[in-house]
Amino acid sequence: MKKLYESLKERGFVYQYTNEEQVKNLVNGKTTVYVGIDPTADSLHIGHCLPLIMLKRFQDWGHKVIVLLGGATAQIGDPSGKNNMRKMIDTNFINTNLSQIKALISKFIKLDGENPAIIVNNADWTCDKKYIDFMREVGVHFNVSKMLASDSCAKRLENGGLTFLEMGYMLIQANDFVHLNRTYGCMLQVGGSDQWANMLAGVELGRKLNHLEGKSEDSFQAFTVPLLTNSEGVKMGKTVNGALWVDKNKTSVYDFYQYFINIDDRDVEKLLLMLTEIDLKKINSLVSTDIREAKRVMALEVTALVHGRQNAIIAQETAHALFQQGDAKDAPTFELNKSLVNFQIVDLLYESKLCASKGEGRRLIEQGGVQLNGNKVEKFSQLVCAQDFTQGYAIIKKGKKQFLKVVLK
RNA sequence: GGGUGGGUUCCCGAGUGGCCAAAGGGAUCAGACUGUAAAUCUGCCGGCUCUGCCUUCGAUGGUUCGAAUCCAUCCCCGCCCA
Repeated sequence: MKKLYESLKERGFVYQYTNEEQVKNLVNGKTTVYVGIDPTADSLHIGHCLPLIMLKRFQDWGHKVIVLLGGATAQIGDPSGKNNMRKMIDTNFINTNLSQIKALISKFIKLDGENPAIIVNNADWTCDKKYIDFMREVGVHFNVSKMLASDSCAKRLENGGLTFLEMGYMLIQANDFVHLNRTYGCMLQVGGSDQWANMLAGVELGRKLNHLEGKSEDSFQAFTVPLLTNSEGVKMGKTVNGALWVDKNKTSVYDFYQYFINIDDRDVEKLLLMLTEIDLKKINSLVSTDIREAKRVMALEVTALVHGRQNAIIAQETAHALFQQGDAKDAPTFELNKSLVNFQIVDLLYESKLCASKGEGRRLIEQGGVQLNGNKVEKFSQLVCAQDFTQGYAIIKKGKKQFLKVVLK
C-alpha cells in the first residue's frame, strides 16, 4: 500500500510545509492532526471540503484527528487575505452555527465507532483567559514587524484599516495549536493555504515554548492544502446565491451537482484527484479519453461524497431528464398559490426568484431567454393560465440551464 | 493632534451646477456558435403600475428654479508632519 504522504502528494494535497522530511515522517507514522474551522456561517461550504477530505484520509490511515471549531476565533474574524475587516458576528449566531457545522462534519469524518474524531471548541480554553495573562504568556512571543510583513496582513494593511482586534487572531490560533499539543499530543496542523501565516505562528510559538520548557523542539509541524481555485485563479464555489454550501437546505443537491457539471474542462482533473477517491490511472484515462464523461463522473462522485450516492444519482437523473426532455419529476420546484393563477409571466419569474426584479424578467423575455413548457415566451405580459398546468405542473426555463417546475398549491 | 488628498451604482474607475440613473473597463445575466466546457461576437446591465415616475453618488442639514457636482457640520480612509 502506498504511504499516506506520497499518496496525498501525488493527488495535489500538499502545497506548503514546514519541513518536508519531518512532515512526511509524521504523516506516514501515527500522530494527532488538527484542522480548524471558524463557525462564521451556519453551514460548511465547498472551500472547507478539501481539508476535511484530507482529514478523512488521515483518519483512515489511523491518525487521531481533531476538528477545532473556532468559537473564539470567529468572534475576532481572520484578517487573512481579506480586503476589509469582517463584520463582527453576533455570539448567539456563532453558537447556533457551531451545532449546525458539527452535524455537517460527520459527512466527511467518523465521529463515533473506531478511532472517532475529536471535536473541540477554542472558546473553551480562550474565552476565560485573562487579558494580561494572555498577553504575557502568548503575546510576548510575537514580533509585530514580522506579523505585518506577512502576506495575510498585506491586503488589510494596503486598505489601511488593520485593527488590533484582527491582529489578535493570529495569537489565538497559535495558542490553539500549543493547547492541542499539550492536551492531545497533536503535532501536525493542516489547513488551507490562506491559513499558512497563522499556522506558522502556531509552530513558532510551540517551538519557543518548548525551548523555554526544555522540551524537544520538533513537536510542531504544519502543511497546507491548495485553495480550490479555477483555471482563472478565482476561488471556486462562488455562485449567484453566494457560496456553494454543503447544507442541502442552502444549496440543493441538484444545484450542487450542476455546479460541478458546469465546471471548466481544465479543472476536471484537479477536482477528480482531490475531491474523489478514484485511482490515479483511471482518472488519467477518463480525462484523456472523454472529458465530458470525466466531468459527469466527477460531479456524481463529489455530490455523492457530500450528499450520499442515492441523492447524487437522483440529481444526475434529474439533470439528464431536464436537459434531454426539458422535464423531470425531481426538478427544482416552486409552489404557486392557486389563487394567483392568471397573472403575467414576469410576475411568476419574480415571485419564484428566477429574477431579482420584474425589470430583469422583462429584459430576459425581450431577449428571448425564457421558455414555458418548451415554448419561447414572446411577451412579458403573457398570462400563465390553467392550460399551462395540464400535466400537473409547468416547466419554466431561464436561459440555457435553469429549470424550474411550478406546481399549484 | 496639524497639514493635505479622497469616499460614485456588484468591483475598478470617469464625472466637479442642468444634456446624469451617471463615461469606460471587469463581473453577472441573456442571445448566436458549441458540449450544461472554453474562446469569440451581440445585447442587457438601480427600481416601478415604464414615452413617465421613484430611489441612488459616505451621513445629515443648507444654497439654488435645478446638486454626485457649491456651502456647513459630522463619519471613514490614504499620504506627510507630530
